[in-house]
Amino acid sequence: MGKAVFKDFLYTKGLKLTKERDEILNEILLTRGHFDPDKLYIQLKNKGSKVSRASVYRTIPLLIQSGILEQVERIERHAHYEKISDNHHDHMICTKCGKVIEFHSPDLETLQEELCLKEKFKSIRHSLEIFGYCDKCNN
Amino acid sequence: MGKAVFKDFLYTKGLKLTKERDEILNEILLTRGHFDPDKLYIQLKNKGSKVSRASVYRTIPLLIQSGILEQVERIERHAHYEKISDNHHDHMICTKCGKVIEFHSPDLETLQEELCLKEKFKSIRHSLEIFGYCDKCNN
DNA sequence: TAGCAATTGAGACTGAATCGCAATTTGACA
DNA sequence: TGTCAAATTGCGATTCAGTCTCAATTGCTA
Repeated sequence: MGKAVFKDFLYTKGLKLTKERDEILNEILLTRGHFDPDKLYIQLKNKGSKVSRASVYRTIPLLIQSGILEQVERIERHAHYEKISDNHHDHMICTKCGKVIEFHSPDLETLQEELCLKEKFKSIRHSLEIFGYCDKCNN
Repeated sequence: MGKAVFKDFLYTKGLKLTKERDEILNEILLTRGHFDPDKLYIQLKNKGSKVSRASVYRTIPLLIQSGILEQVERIERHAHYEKISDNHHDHMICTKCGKVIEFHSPDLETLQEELCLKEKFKSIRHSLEIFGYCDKCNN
């Protein structure tokens, strides 16, 4: 389970397993579903932990690197905008060179609508980003 | 084109078409592709405009409401995390109450893979977020 | 158990975005 | 065309999430 993985990760990177990191991981293992760093910090505080906000923020990237956490939705900060046109599209983003491929698939849109219907969800807009490697970078 | 739409929108809302709003819209109509509010503000400054940053930030929501702009992807500033599990899922996010519905569709995944293949894109992970209203909030 | 690199907490700092408010501008109406 | 309330502006202060600095502390290896 998570703890051994993290310990291994730290070891191979020459990093240390401090009690702060341990507390943070424990708390994360206890929580179910999404969380954000600040809430996590408050939770720890309330339980009497002495870990600092900085440590929480510093530990999260390590947990991601070690494969225990993943990043989910992003908060709407530092927004980008675009003029509305009739060509909605989604994005494939190369994590190596940053290339952005715009694509559009009516089938995909239809399928999404069906899924929303099933969940009784009234969809307004969506954002699909596929991360990976573009043709050039994938070799 | 955009200007008339915006004027109409302002009129029906009892809002005023100020020269600042006009300048901002003009600049947006000139720019191609994505932009962010701060860059837009700098652009205007450089052209000798006197509009304030606040006005730029205040005008953008109006342009969105009037259907001229849309918000596109957000830059990597993550606020939410999740433990990695073997059940990948996507999200429907209610923009009213914040509820998050997790869902998974193998068809969707397959379709995405096909699209990537077509673009010669090696997909690693993806993030699909559908924004709208949940059952409760949609009435 | 000594030594030193890694880590910590506190608080200053950052950058995007928002807010409060006095001064200014708009536009409907006379 | 002038008046005037309501809307809007710019400024600077503020918020908010997240990052950084640095002296003090701690984990780990020998």
